[in-house]
Amino acid sequence: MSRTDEVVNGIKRMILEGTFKPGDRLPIEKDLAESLGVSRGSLREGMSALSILGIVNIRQGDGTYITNLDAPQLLAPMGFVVDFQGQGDARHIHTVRRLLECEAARLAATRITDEALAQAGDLLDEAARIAGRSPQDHERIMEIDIAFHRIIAVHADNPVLVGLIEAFAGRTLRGRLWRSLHEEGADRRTHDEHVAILRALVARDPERARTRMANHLIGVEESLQELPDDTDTNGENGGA
Amino acid sequence: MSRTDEVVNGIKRMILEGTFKPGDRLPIEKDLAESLGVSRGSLREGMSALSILGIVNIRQGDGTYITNLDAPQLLAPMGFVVDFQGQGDARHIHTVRRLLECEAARLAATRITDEALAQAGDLLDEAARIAGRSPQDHERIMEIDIAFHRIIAVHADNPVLVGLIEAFAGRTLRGRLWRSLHEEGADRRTHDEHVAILRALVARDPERARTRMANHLIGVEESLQELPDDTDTNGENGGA
DNA sequence: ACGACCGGAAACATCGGATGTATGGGTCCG
DNA sequence: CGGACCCATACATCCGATGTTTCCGGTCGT
Repeated sequence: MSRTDEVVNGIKRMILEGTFKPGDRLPIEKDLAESLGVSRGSLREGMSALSILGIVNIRQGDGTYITNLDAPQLLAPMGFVVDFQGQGDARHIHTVRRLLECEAARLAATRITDEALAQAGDLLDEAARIAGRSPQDHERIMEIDIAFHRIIAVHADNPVLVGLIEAFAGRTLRGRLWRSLHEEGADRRTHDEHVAILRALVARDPERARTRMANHLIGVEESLQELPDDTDTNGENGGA
Repeated sequence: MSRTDEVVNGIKRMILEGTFKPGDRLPIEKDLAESLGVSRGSLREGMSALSILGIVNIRQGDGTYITNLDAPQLLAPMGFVVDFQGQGDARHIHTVRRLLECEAARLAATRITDEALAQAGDLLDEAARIAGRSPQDHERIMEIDIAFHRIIAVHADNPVLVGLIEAFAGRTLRGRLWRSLHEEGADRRTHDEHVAILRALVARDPERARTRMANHLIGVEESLQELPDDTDTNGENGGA
């Protein structure tokens, strides 16, 4: 194991053991390197990796701090997986995304607050207004879409789920999806599906919310590629 | 943006743009540093991070290579999230794990090969044999458990799903779970649940497999909740 | 001709130091 | 009392030197 790995694992272990807690300031590079038995260069290589992983926050002129270590931040680096894997074949990525967001919608139905429902409604209203104007602000439409899905994810009350959804519904993938969707002029259908999801949430009906979300994302997947695939709707159809 | 971030993003971009492909050997540190306009030290900090992220593979005396960039490898660094988040409250983690593994079981039911079913059967047979002996090899039992779940995950034929499951069913979380389960003597119930899952897979019945897996993991979660967490009283003396 | 052994080149690993730069806090002055 | 300034601190970056590992090709013996 290289010195760099020793640094990374050493800091990780110290965090897990409680030596360092979120928000703590780490010893200065010189001391930390000495206590780990490595040179400053090797220490910096390790700390750099920890910084990229979202575990520590390095501030020049100040010091190095442990982040809050919440799931969304730690899962953010995973975005590259989506960026790369999604290049040739977004099917697998989107299958997972659908799974995650359907569950989020189901959970959110019974947990979402009235304020959040109002916010989501406002977002959809704004989207409807933009859709009516002539020079449609696609950028803003995309932001609204992301915000709408985010509200649902957050109110599933599971930070891990939120982190995964954020990573898997990142701007890159969204951008690709929206490009193809807009060319088909499918904005209207997408908006109607969002409204349907919101109605299910307002009704506090988990299975309905889940089904609406599944329907929405399957629609997106079909627009993305005409491959029939094996997307059989998770078997969530409430009836048969 | 720091030089290190420039290196990380630069390499990522070059990969996404096709400048470097999986398996490619990168230029030597000196040249790469020069082309990116940074010193060797800064370059190494960035490459170290990329190595931790599983994007490149650095081999001393040889060179630096782009990894195959498959999802399981890129998702592996996420294991720390599980290790840390699961410390105080494994509920959120396990909710996601259950979601992922249920879907994997459902998908695997229609895709798993006869060979894989035979392997899974052999694993469960071995577990049954170990359970019958007096000095139960808990370590091996745990390995079998992981292998069993892995076979199912792999045959869901979705590398992204596999990567997530591998990360979320890591050894650390498993270890905690198994410690509590063994103390309850719940091995038998766990084994029976595994057998039930396997039967559903043999029957190629997706919903049955999904339900069996859900039942299995819910049982595990309930066992977990009953424990007051880390007040383990260190009672691992052989006498119990 | 074939294979084992050996040596050197290549490339990463690690170290130590020197210098630049941003931050935060204490201090001094108005 | 408040704002501007100064400086110690800590990270950022670079450089050069040396160690270690791997690969490859040449050489020698059979």
